[in-house]
Amino acid sequence: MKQQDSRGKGSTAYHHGNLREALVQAALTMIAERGVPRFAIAELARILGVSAAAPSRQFRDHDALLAEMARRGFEGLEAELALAAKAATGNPVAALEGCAQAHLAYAGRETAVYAAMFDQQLAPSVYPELLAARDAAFMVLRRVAEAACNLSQAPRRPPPHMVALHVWSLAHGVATLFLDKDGENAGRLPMSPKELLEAGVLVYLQSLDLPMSL
Amino acid sequence: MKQQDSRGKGSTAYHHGNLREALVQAALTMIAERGVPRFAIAELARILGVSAAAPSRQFRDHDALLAEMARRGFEGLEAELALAAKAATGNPVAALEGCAQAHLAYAGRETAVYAAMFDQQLAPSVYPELLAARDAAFMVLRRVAEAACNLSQAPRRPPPHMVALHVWSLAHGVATLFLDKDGENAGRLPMSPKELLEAGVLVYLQSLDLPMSL
DNA sequence: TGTACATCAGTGAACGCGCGTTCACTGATGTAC
DNA sequence: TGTACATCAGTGAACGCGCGTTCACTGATGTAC
Repeated sequence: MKQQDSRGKGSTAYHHGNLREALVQAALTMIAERGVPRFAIAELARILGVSAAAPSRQFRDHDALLAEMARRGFEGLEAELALAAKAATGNPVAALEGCAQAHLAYAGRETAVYAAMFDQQLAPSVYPELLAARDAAFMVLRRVAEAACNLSQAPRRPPPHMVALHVWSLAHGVATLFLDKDGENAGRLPMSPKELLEAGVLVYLQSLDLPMSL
Repeated sequence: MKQQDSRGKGSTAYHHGNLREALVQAALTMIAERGVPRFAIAELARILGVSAAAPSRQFRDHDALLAEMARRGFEGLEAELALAAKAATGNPVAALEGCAQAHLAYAGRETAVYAAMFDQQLAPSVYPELLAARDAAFMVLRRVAEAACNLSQAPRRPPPHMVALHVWSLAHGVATLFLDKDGENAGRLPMSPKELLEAGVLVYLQSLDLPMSL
């Protein structure tokens, strides 16, 4: 089933080689140019100089390829979040801020992948690996929230899962609303999306009454 | 140009009548069923028992129809927000909470329209009426935020525009992440999307140090 | 009130296009003995 | 080490389909006089 994955990770040839990898890359390029996670498998095949029937050996259909891209996207996001969390160990406010910023930065940098990750068309339950990758990325944020909540001096400590969901939602909301391709929406803001998110998380966290607030 | 709009609002006949209205309705039905704001104009024409060439007299292309749906969607959202704001006049916290909940409820009820409203494919600048409708809806929230900020007893008063953007972003984030068609994502939450958003706004507003906090 | 005319929403047949899918095939790679 | 065979990624030609677009047309509605 997954023999390709473990085989030639470094190889770049695809004519007789890792077509699977080439398909993912070509699809990413295509949706990066279009700004919409739509692509035709036949067009990818044409670009790669491969017959139209070839891709079906690698991916069952369009959605399967999209899911694979999304899965990798969540792995990438997880890595970024982990990095941000590590950089601010011991300072929960800074760590949550860092995660939120990492999320936004990732969405801005990897526009194509990010669009695939949160594409509404894709039913997550059909692709368990996708679901698992998403959960893994979220869990990084959740652990950071847990550390923060443990230090909270607020009268009633908020549940960490909820805090993580709020940060996740806010970051995603800002990203989808204001990180459009041409910056049209961002241009109409009184501040950058980055600053907007930073301020939002900061205001939110004030209520948690955490020590060392930056 | 827009004579149809002002003419037979109540009429339902379309064979010789308001095809424009029928197209919008049929498209809404279609994307409601599919959960994705994609539709083929040819298919709409077939459903309506009209020739494939007919729709082009009403809408230049697919995107123009999508934009019209989105525009109406923002008008609908504006109305809901205004209603929620009015219901809680004098109590800024309740008003902001009400707006956030109205936003979420609208997204949940009008799934198809909501998807059209925030479709990434649509360049807002190409459709000024769409942009205007969106701004009008946001302005309702902004005015509520303004009233709230005026009452804030926090050491440094937050800018109302920013507060409105935060609430807007959080509501949109929760809506897009957890209001998927089959409730798959919502089912994995420790609380309902409604409660999640309510708590999020509440925590956020605590920092603003407003009177009458529910 | 009636006639002549302009407008314009919708017709229906035709077109080229790109898509996904099929199917018997080929030929390189890997394995059994 | 060498031979025979199985596997399977990719071929290439063919297919049916639905899409968007065109174009001369028709016929109902509205308006000028």
